[in-house]
Amino acid sequence: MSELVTIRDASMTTGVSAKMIRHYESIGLISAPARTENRYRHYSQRDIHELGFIRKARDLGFPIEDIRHLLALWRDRSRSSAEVKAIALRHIADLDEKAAALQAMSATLKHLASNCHGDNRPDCPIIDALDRLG
Amino acid sequence: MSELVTIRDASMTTGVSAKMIRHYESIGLISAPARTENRYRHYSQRDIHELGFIRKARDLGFPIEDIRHLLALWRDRSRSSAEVKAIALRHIADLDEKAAALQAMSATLKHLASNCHGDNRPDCPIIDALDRLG
DNA sequence: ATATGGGGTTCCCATGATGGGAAGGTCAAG
DNA sequence: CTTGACCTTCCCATCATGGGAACCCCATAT
Repeated sequence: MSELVTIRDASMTTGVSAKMIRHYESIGLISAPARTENRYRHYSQRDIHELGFIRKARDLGFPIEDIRHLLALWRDRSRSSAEVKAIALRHIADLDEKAAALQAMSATLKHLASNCHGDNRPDCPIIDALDRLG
Repeated sequence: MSELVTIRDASMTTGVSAKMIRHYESIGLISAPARTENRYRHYSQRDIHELGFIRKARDLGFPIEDIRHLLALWRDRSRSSAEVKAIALRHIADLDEKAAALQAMSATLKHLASNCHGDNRPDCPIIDALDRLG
């Protein structure tokens, strides 16, 4: 009765590319789905749900290994929220650190660029900074 | 009189790893340095200066292809600062966009984490978000 | 029936910037 | 002559993702 959910269907409903679905299977992030006689993969509602979970975790920037852990906690009804929170907090710190690094670069460049007249003369504080400052 | 500057010396004075110096040469970002009879690379002061330039540009997050362009402008005494500025402004926009994306993730997660009691109970808004929200 | 098109499958290669490490050559000092 | 510290080239790994080849399967249009 329920139509076979192909990898394309799974991809479209979850927003995870077919390429990545196969990849997640190959690295053991998701378990291998059922196959038809033709060796075509088909996905259960549970599979789809799990792919949706992965998609949302990726959208929040979690690395695959974190997601592996989060999936295990998700499946474990006796999990402690403390463990989930710890993963999230570490990730938040990582995101903040990376964002701060990018912003520092941006701020430096903005300062240099604001002092660069940007005309056809060669003088340029940006080039000067790369040239001279250590 | 000037002692031979080996790749290690160049690495130590510029902060670019020997590995990366060879890599930059292999992709044509820097030109091949002189070699001793033993095929050991040795670097001129100009080479060192150029590696320092690359190092600073990398520290500001410029991708290699931008640096290739910046190096060309640097060497060109008749450059227009407008061209340098344009590269910098594009890069600033890129940095800002990436930083904003990371901050958005962080903000979402901070919100979820702040509502997560983080004890030994399983209930957790972080998991709920990954589970349910689309 | 058969051609066409659009799925599926596996496998290899590429990205960007960087590092690890193997296998082998060279050189100075003990 | 060995030891150790360099150098050389070459291959492989990271992280998440996509491109594309070569091939199989099936439904529909001619």
